[in-house]
Amino acid sequence: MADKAQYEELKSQLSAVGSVTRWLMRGLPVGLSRSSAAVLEVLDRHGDLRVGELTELLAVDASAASRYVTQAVARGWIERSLDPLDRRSRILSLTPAGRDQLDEVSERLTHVLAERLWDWSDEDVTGLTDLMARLRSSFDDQRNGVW
Amino acid sequence: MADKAQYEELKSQLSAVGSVTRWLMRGLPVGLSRSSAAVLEVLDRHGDLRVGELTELLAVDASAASRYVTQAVARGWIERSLDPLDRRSRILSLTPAGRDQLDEVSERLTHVLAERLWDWSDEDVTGLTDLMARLRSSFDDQRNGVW
DNA sequence: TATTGTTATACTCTATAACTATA
DNA sequence: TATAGTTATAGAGTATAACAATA
Repeated sequence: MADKAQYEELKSQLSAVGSVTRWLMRGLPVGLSRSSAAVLEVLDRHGDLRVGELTELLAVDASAASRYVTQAVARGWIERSLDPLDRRSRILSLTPAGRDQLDEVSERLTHVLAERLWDWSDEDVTGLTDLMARLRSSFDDQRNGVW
Repeated sequence: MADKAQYEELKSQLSAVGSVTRWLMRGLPVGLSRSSAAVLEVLDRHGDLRVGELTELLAVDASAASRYVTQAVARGWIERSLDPLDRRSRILSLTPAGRDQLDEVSERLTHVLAERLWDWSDEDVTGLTDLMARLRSSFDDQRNGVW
């Protein structure tokens, strides 16, 4: 287990990553908001989802997730259909238009990442990716309540 | 150099880290906004700064940085004095009250990180921290313009 | 003229609370 | 009663553009 100074440093670098993300998001095509991009990406990654699952995955309030969904539906990027098993629930799925939009953004983002990280080794890219995934999963359980 | 699929995965995990950060920030003490917390942290880390430097470090628009500063000054957490060398410029520095506030938040954040990452090895915590720092620095140069 | 910083404005993001419909 | 989701509202975050002061 690491010591306090290491956690301080980790916390600080989490902010730094936020700066990178913020910068990346500035390049989204006009008309595509950050939230819609996030919804499309999560749906692509996890397949069809209920609103509650999307809420969990985005780690936002349910009301926020609901509004993101409404926006993405209005743009024609996702479809919101009734869940036959539980009529309170909705099933969200990517439309072809949504997939096109996502593909375009992915293409651009991947390109800029490749450009910026040209001097990174394979191992470092993978290492960072894996550790970030593990970080997320360390926060996945019992994430509710005040800390 | 990594291949496209690896960058896609990296991009996806950047979002996941955003979820973690969002969750962490929800625990800030009432009255302390995310932006103020960021300003205090950067000032602590880098020492006295000019507004332009803060803007760079936070990777936000200058107008946003200016407003964050105004808020933190209003709370008594930072001081905004004139730069004797260039009277257009301002020097920002932490006040004792600002340092107290930061210490309290750091304490809490460090604690929750330690709790969540109890099963991480020293090496993994350090590895993630270093790679995130390197990611940030890979975006530091020529960060302007559209990508 | 260019640079540093601020203000005005508009839009997006986020959480809380109140609500509807279904279980 | 509890749960899934939506809507209303208010506050925080962000970018663009116009501006003032200084270099």
